[in-house]
Amino acid sequence: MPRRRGNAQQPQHRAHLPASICQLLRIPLPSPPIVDESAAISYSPGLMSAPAPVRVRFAPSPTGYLHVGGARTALFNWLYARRTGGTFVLRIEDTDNARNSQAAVDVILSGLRWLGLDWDEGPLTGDADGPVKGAFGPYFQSRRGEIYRRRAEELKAKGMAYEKDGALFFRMTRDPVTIPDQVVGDVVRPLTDREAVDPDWVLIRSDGVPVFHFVNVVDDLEMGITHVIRGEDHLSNTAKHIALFRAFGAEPPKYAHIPLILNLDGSKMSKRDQGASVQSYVDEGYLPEAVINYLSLLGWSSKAATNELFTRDEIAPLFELADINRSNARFDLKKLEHFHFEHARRLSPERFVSIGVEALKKVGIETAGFDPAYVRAALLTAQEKGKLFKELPIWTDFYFVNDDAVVYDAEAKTKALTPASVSALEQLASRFQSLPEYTAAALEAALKGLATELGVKVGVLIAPCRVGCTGRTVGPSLYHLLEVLGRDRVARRLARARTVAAS
RNA sequence: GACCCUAUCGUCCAGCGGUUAGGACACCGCCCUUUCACGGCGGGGACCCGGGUUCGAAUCCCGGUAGGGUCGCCA
Repeated sequence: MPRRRGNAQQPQHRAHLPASICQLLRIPLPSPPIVDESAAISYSPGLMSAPAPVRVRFAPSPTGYLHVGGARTALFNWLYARRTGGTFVLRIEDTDNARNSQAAVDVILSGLRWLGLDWDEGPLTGDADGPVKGAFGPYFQSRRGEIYRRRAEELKAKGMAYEKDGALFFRMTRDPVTIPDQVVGDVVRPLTDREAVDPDWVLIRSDGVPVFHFVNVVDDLEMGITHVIRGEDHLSNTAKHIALFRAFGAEPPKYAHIPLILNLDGSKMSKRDQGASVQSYVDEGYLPEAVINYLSLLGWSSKAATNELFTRDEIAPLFELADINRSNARFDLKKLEHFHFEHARRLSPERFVSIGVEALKKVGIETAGFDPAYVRAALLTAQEKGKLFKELPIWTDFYFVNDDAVVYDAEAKTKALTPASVSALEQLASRFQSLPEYTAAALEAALKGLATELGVKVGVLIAPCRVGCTGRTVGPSLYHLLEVLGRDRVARRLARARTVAAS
């Protein structure tokens, strides 16, 4: 008997309302005092046989940073929406007013934008009262108070909620709740011993602020969310959510709880941990496509694909909830770096150069004063060298300094720029100077020819030449970098190197 | 403490009753290149433990152990 992969069976619990009604309405029938507001809710019997269009959401709380786990949750939701032609909603869970700020929301929006995870509905800016797209707003929970109050009244009217100590309590079911999960299958969640003492829980605090479980369910309900794809840390709580949906007479959405992302040592990843914040990838010079690629493979793998290198648009059509893993994954920076390298080498020259120029600018290397063709050629000699854009300067900085300002690495200098190399430097300079064509091939032939004539190993010539022109013992292919540097620059650098070597 | 989820190389995944247990990253060696890389070839490295079921278990069941999660007038 194969293991259950969840979606094989239907939820067992469509209680309270005849299935046909639930099916037909999709969204629960508003009970008495309920408003209409359903700009986008359509009761179209003619469409009832068609599967409901998928509506998923990412609902982050503005904590000041975008966690990789959150980013992956957003990614999975995005992928599922794209794969099904559904709608990806962004909703800001800022109920806890005290610690929310527009800046904290901006961090989330810019992080998602950097990753390329565009949302179909939601805020356009971090301003809770700012512009939005979509007909199910407001998309900031802090602006949905009226809706929560109305839903609270509904529950009270139904006898499902009662006031005590100034707070509003929900009459939680005492029975075990079955959570049909698309990833782990049916999960039966009985009350824990502590819950059994008093199963009811708070919907609205005595200060009037509604709690997470309540607003989360109300919003999913009001926004017509069909699939809830979220972290496994919410699995147990889903019993509360399902109970609430039922109290509203509504069919809960389908659930898919995805495993968590842990540190390499298996501990929980928190704000300070390496790689926890999406912003750190921006700062380190990672390509967003690399981060997307890596994250997509953490907890998911395609049965259809034969390789691991994808762009998000390539993943989307392959993305099935049934292919999501059940066990937590550990975050391995090394593998992310590998994906970055693979994506970086596939970058178009134009894009590689423009990102490279920015990376250099970040550390104070200005390329604007150089011929664009030179800048381009220079950077492209390093496209398959370093792993991160952060490292680009150590491969290419020498291209952008004056010929008399090349900085010689101390060790390289004592090794390669010695009196013994003076003659080599002079003869090389002379050979290069007389070359009719200043190309990598010609330069290589000239250098190797000279080595043969002199009866020395090419390394004897290469080392002083490289150090003289770049200041380092490692770098891009020597002949190519010489070609890019060009006749004049090389001549000046070799001359200076000769002088330095002689002293 | 109670409840829930999970368990294959160091890491991420494949495997869904019969495989020499496969791939990727990382690691080691060799080749290429007299730079560093890339690339090529090769290597070491895993089914958490114990019981069942079965002719046969990494795969199914039970128990244990371990890791993670939840049990808030946090989200």
